[in-house]
Order: sequence, then structure tokens, then C-alpha cells
Amino acid sequence: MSDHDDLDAPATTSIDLIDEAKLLLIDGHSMAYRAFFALPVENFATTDGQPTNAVYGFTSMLINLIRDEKPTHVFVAWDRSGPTFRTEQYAAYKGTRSASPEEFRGQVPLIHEVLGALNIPHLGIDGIEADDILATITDHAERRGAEVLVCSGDRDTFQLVSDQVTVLYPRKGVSDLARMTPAAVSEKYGVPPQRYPDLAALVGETSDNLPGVPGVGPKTAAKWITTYDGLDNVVASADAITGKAGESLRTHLAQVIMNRQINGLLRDVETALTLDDLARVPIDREAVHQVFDALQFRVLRDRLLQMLPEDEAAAEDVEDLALTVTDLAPGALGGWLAERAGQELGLDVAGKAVQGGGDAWAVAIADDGGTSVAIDLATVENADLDALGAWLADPAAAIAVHDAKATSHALSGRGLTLAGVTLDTLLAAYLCHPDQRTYDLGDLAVRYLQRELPSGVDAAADGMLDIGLDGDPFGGRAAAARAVAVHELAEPLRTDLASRGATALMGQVELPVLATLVGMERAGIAADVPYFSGLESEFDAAVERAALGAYEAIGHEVNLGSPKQLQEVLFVELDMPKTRKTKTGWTTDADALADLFARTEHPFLGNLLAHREAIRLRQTVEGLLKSVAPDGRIHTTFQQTVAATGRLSSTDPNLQNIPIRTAEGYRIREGFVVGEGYEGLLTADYSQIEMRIMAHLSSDEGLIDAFQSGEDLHRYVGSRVFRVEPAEVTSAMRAKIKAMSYGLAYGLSAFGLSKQLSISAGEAKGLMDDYFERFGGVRDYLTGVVDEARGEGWTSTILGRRRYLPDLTSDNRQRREMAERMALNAPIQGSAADIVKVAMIGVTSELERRDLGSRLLLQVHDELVLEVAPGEREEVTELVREQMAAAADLEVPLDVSVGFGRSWRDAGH
DNA sequence: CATCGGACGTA
DNA sequence: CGTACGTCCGATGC
Repeated sequence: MSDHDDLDAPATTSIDLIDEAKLLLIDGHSMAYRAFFALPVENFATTDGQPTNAVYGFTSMLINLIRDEKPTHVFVAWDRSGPTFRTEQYAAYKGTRSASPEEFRGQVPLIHEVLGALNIPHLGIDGIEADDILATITDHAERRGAEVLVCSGDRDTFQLVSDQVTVLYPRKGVSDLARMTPAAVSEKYGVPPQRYPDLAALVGETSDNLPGVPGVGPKTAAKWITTYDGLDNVVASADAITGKAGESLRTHLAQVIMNRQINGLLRDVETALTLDDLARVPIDREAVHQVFDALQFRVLRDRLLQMLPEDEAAAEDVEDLALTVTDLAPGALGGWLAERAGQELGLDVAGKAVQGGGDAWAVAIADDGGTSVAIDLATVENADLDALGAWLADPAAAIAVHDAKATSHALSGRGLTLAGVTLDTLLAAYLCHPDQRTYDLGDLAVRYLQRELPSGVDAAADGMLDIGLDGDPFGGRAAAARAVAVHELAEPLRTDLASRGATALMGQVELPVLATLVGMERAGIAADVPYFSGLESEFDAAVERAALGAYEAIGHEVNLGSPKQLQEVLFVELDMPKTRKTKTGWTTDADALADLFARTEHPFLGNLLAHREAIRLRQTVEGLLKSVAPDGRIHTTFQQTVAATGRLSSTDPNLQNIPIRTAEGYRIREGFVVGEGYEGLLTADYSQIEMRIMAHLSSDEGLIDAFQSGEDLHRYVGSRVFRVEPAEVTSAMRAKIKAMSYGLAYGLSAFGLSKQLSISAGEAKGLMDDYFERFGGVRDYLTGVVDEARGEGWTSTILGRRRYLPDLTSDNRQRREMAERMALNAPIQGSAADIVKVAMIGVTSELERRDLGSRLLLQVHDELVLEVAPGEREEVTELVREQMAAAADLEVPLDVSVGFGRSWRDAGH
């Protein structure tokens, strides 16, 4: 291909065949407009309210096309506003089109930015429509032997279709594209592509406001065009055509002729573009990150980066660094490490993380010089293994690693202990961006280093820390690449942590608690399998009973687990009053069913509710039984980087949502028992920690007094609000106060309070006013916390853990108010999380210091569960009380209650 | 086969 | 129109 062959150069000059070329030509306006209507605008907007649905749909379509079609050249043509040669010819052209909505027009410049970042040429020409530009390029490329894909929602482009040219025409939305080949056009319209404009001229095109011949549809038009061999001959023979249609044609001949003039696409538009200009070039990565960050297109960015061929990877690639993997002579590891004493080294382990003991097959270590060593654990010499083990277990050896918890589990499978972690890049990323969902190492490399990991390295499967690259069976090379990335990330992440005031949180809280979590996950909690099995059959029978009762009540069977079928039964068959609306109908949740039951007393409802409860309990027990490990214990995974407020969460199985409220559910706790060799389970929980934090943060004298008085909190607050003696606070009053106190920490409104307590809006409002009158400090605090967060951009906990809430300044009321409730709750929930974490660290270290055999097993937000070694009950009870109470210095005391027993149920209180 | 929404368990 | 989670299931769309 020559360097400069202008598109408008005479096509008769020597034509180089470029039959390897495949062009993707897109009508930008038409596809963006389709995307705008295909995707609901309310679901696509940046946090500051900029709509992005058209940008998203267009970009998504573009990425898919590039991925699936692998074009060698890509180009986007735009319409310009203003008159075109067609409107000059026919003033009403496209006259029926309403002006595009403001929300759409604002997105076109954003699409330009995306195309700029992707280095995709795009162009609009005054007075010319996008399809004419596309037709010109198509014509030229076709003559040079190239294959062309034209993506447009305008049917006029069908005239371009040939053996080499396919039009991709959106069927619905922008992802479902019909491939209009010559055969497809002929089949659909009964004429070959080059005659499609003939047909359109007769039939008319509503979207262009071109009227056709009344009474002539595609069938008649195709018949004429075929019979008379083209529109010219149809026109010439108009007098010979009989019938109503012929008559109609004769009266509309002028319109038909003009239609044909207008719908023919230009093929000789002058542009300065050459085919070479359209050839794909590597994207501008920096710009892509900037633009996609600004548009908040995380998933799309991942899809884009994933699709790019490796040869587009930046020259300065982690892969290159990883290639400097040093082959150490057997026995040399100890020396290599000794030479690097004092350096913080990057670590990565290829292996599998299992809480009870995983497996590791390769270890890689990266140093300050950008080189790394990889150790194959299957073939490693004893001397090297010893050196490795000593280094890993040395608390003084500084190690940076991504996901130290999983790494510890993998290493433990080989009997190795990980001790000296000075930075976990996963935790660091979480502290810096607590609202993100995932923190893949590859993403961090992109974000902080502007680099990509070699492909395959970051595609870790479930529970797998690494997978081997091609020709890298033991995973050492992949691990080396990751170790280098981790090592390089240490500095920028530390800087970021410091700038966010999170350095101490990392060093004093998250890293130490991580070590505690490793022990808790490894320990697990003993399960009484026969008990669970018995419970399972019992719940199973209850499910059966309730189902039969429900079927009997309505005279037929129904899937009780299907909200859709339930709606049919309740609201159609039984004609019950409608409940609250959901997106898909009317709710059938427990509250609504209980309400319906109260009103109708229909036996179906009672059985349905009983079925719901029983099936859920059975499910819970089944799940627990499935997760009992060979050691007879259940090892949950505590997620340390999931909850935006700083809490832990528990998965696989979730041991933080084991039932406690209902008597039946509570029985499940009896299956969590003390393990062999231990004396019992001890539970310790903070009472009313969130309200205590509220008292502390608000410095409200009344609330602080409440906690110092020793009086029951809600009774005390109730006596103030209702202006009665504490003894005169009725249980109804107390319940209202309790609901309100806790609701305040969640951003509860008077409306919400009235609904929850089933009282009038007026009464709820009065209750809140009275509350705030007596506890003005609370009100001041709550308004202050939102104001401050709006100004700063984030909320803070007592340990400085931030939550970023950009939506506080959103124009969208719903988003803004949601952010305000988050701002109210985050400091309270987050401070509680901080305190419990500090307590866990204190308990663990004190148990260790005193060389006790008791151990921490679970954390349930404000509760700790320990397994107590024989003879340690008293000491551990004291120790736990002390450590938990001392975890924070608040203006109110932290009250801890402790229980002890053989099962979690017995230990509860 | 993957994803979404409803429902519901915990704090 | 009260926060934070995880899990299950049926329905839906690829």
C-alpha cells in the first residue's frame, strides 16, 4: 500500500490490491442515537450527573465490533448540523425528525473524546452527510480489493452492499446487528442491493420524510423493478402500468424521481484522508484511562484492555521486567536474600488459597533492582527451602505482597509461615478506594504504574492465586511478573495512603487484623454434623407440611418460591388487596404477607409464611453441612476489602448471618460447638456500640449522661423525650425510641419512621422534633457530618478511615439523598468496625503474649467468638473484656457482655 | 450459561 | 422515603 493514496484520487490510476484489509466504517450519529434510545438514560450517568448512555452504548458496540471483526482500518463519520445538498434540493428532507434531546447532544463530544483516546479517525463535513463520506470511502476501498463493513442505522447504505461490502444494520439497540449481505438484502426486499434505492424511492422513507407512492409497498415496488429492469424503466413505462397502483405512480412520478436523486449516496466526497490514515494504530493508554475514568466506565475499560492484542502492550511493560528472572544456582537463595537484607522485597506466590491449608507451587521475589527470582517448590533444594522459610517467617524481613491473607493460606500448605508483611497492595488499594468492588493487581498496575501485566497473569481463577503462563508450567514466570508489579506498586500506594491519611490505619489496624484473620479462617469453628443433619430433616418436614397446607388452601399446587406465581394466586385468583409495588409487580415479602394475613386471615398465607421460614432454615443448614471441612470444622472467609464502611464480611459460608431472632432459627446456633481439646465457646459483644459512638461523636450531653447513668438506654432517652420518669416509660414508648435512635444512624426520615412504626407522619415528625429538642447535640452532629462531607468529599471514622461520597453534590436528588444517608451512617458503622478490629488485635496479641491456648474464631460486627482452652475460661473472659473495653477511648464507656457454653447458642446471651 | 431482581438472614 | 453485607431462587436474555 502506498503512503499517500488520496481517497479522491482518480480510481483509474494503478490500484494496489489491499485484499488483506478489512475496513470498519461507522455512521457515528446514527449509531450513537440508537444507543441513546436503547439504554435507559437514568441508568447511565456519571456521579456528577452527566448522562452517558449513548457514549456507553456506542463505545460498547465499537469494542465488540473491533473484538469480533478484527478490522485493520476503522473510521467514524459524523453528520454536521446545518443544511446539506439534500435539504437544498428538498426542503422537507428529514423534516419530521424532532430536534435531538439536549441529553443526547451533550454526549457527542464525549464520544469524540473516546474515539480520540482510541486513536480512531473520525470526521464530519459541512453540507455532507455521514453516509456520503462512508460511501466514498467504501467505494474506494472496494475497488482496491478490501473488505468493508459499514455500520449504520440508515437503510440508504444498503445500496453499498456487494460481495465485498456488508452493512451492519441495528435490529434493536446497538448490540444486535443484522449482517446485510447481497443475499440478505435480496431476500428481505426482493431486489439486489444496487436497486435498493429504486425500491426506497417508490416505497418512500418515513424517517427521511420522503413520501412514497401511496398504495405501493415493497412487494409491488420489487415486482415493478424486476419486471421493467430498474426504476428508470419503471418511470419510462409508467403509462403502461395498469390498475390503481399504476395510476398512483403516475400522479407521484415527480416525487419518485426526486426521491431517487436524494437517496443516492455520494461517492466522490473530497476529503484529505487516505486509507493509511484509517489503519488501526495502538490506543493512547493514558488517554483511555483518563477518559474512561471520567466517564466511570470500569467494565468497558476492562473489556477494551482485555481485547487488545498483546503487541499493543506498551513498550514499558511489566512483562519485560519479569523477563529478567534470575536463575539462581541451587543453594544460592540464602545468599541472594542476605544481599538484600533491609530492602522491602516484592512477593508473589502461585498456588491455591484454602483456609484450612492451601497449596503453593511457586514463589517469586522481586528486589529494588527490578529483577526477581522464581522458586519452583516442587523441585527446590532443601537449603533453598530453608532459606525461603526463614525469610518468610522473619518478622523483620520487609515484604510487600498483594493479598497477604490468601498468600498465607497458600504458603501454609507447604508448612511456610508469612510474617513480615509491611505492605499489602490489596489492602492499600481498599483503603484508598473503599467503594471499589475489586482490586486486581492488574488494575492497580494500570492505575498506578500505567502498565499492563502480561496477559494471563491476572486471570486468577476462584481461589487460585496464579495460573501458569504458556511454557511456564510451575507458574514461576507469572509469579515473577506479579512480584515485580507488587514491588513497584509499594511506593505509589504508600504515597497515596499518606495523602489520604491512612498510613496508620494500614500499619496499626488492617495489617495486624489480617494476621488475626488468617488464624481465624484457619481455625474454623467445629460443627455438630449429626445435629445439623437432624435439624435438616426436621426443617425438611416442616417445608413439606407447609407446602401441603398451602396447596390445600387454594386447591392446587403452585411454586411457592416463585414471586411471579404467588402474585397470580394472591392478586388474581384470591383477589386480595394489592401490596406495595415492585419493578415487576407487587411485593410478596414477609411484611406484606403478614399484613394480608391480618386482613384476610386466608390460611394460604399462614402456610406460605411458614414455608418461607422453613425453606430458608433448611437452606441455611444444608449450606452449612456442605461447607464442613474434613477436619469437622467450618472455615469461612472473612472479606477485608469489600465493605465500604470498613466492616468485615463473611463468605463461603457467611457466618455473620446465622439466625438468632426467631426461636427456630436460633436452634441452628446449637450446631456450632466447641472443638475437641477445648473447654467451651465464649462470645463477647459490645452493647449498643453504635449509639455509644453516636454519643461520642456528637458530644451530646444527654446521650453521654444516658450511658453514664447505667439506666437502660432506650428507657432513659424515652423518659427525656416523653418527659416522664424512666419507670413510667411504657414498652411501646421504648420501642418507638429504640427504632428512632437506631434509625437516626441510618439517615431515617420522619416518613420512614412513620412507616416503620405504623404511626402517622405527623406523629413521627413530632417524635423526631421532641427527640432533637432534648438531644440537640445529636441533631447538630448529624447535619454537621453531612455538611462536612460535602465540603471535604468524604466522611471519616474515629481512626480516620474515609469514605468518599462524590454524590453529595449530585444534581440527581435520589443519588444525593442516598449519599447523605451514607454520610450519616459511614462514620458510625465505620468507627464501630475500627473499634472491633482494634479489639481483635488486642485479644489476639494478649492471648499470644500470655501464651494461652484459647483462640479467636469469629467476628460478627460487634461480637467476637472464641474457643477457650481448658482452664483458661476465667482469664480469657477477663482478657477479652479488658481488650474490648480498651479498644477505644470514647466519652462513654464501652460495655461488653460475655457468655460461655458448649455451643454458640449456649454461649449467647 | 450468565446476570438480574426479589426475598431474607445478620449487624 | 433507613445503613452495611451474602446467598438463594426464579426469571430473563445471550
